[in-house]
Amino acid sequence: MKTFNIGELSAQSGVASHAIRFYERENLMPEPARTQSNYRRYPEDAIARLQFIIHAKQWGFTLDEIRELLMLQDANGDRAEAKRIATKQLEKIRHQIQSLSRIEAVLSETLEECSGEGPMDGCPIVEAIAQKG
Amino acid sequence: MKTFNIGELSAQSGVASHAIRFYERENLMPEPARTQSNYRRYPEDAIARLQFIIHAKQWGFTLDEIRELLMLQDANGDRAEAKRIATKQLEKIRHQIQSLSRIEAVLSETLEECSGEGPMDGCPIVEAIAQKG
DNA sequence: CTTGACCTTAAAGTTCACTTTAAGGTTATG
DNA sequence: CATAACCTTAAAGTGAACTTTAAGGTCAAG
Repeated sequence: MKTFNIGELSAQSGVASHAIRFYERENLMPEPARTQSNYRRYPEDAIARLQFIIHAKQWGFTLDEIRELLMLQDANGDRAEAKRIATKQLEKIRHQIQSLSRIEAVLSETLEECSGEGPMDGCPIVEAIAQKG
Repeated sequence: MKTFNIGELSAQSGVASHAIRFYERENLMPEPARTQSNYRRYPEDAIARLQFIIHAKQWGFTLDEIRELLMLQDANGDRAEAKRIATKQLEKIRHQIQSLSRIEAVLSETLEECSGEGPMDGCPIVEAIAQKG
């Protein structure tokens, strides 16, 4: 089985060494074995774990939520709990989409109204922010 | 003409006194007149200015961008500049909507696949994060 | 004339997710 | 055996947008 120094793990996973140590402090990564000179030595599946963290972050999960998911996995816990966390996340994302869509509609309409010429006085963009915010 | 203490302005605008002083330091609000006892005294239009800030924040503008817009207004500057700022913001919002929509699609699909019963081992949610991130 | 609710400043704390710095010890290469 | 490229720790810094704290001064009511 291959093992890695933190720098090699960093290269393999795309996560900076410092960030890996940070995840360890934050209990997202387990404390790895050490060499006799106290270097961290990681097994191959550390790469997958870091990639799980990266992906979950891309999905908008916070580190707290990711820690929960990882702990559930580690303990082979209850799937219901994972579903609860993910459902909450889906609702959060849907809310964000809705509120961004409303903003997108008003903002794009406003931009069409604004010629982009002349002085600020009476600019539709500014008036829209002042009134429709 | 009515004038306000910072607390009254806070009540009228819904922005905390401390935040108003913070906006002053950050050059979003102009330095107001002072009473002989050094209290800030605000004219009525300070309310509108704070509401402009609140609304612009809701639209996702950063304080830096809001400062730019306010300075343009104050200087009665060029409308083209305001349009540039708002156009950039619209693009940012559209990007956010797109990336959130992609996440929403995969996440809701994944949640349908997960019964929410049984142990974590093999949980479709965790597998989706690990693979499709 | 005291109590409490206001106001003042500067500076430090908050949250999130790291990054940077300081001050070293270790290992691989020529 | 020197030098560069690794590794170690703890602590402080980053940025955004405030909030909180400390240590007061002022004003209106009773």
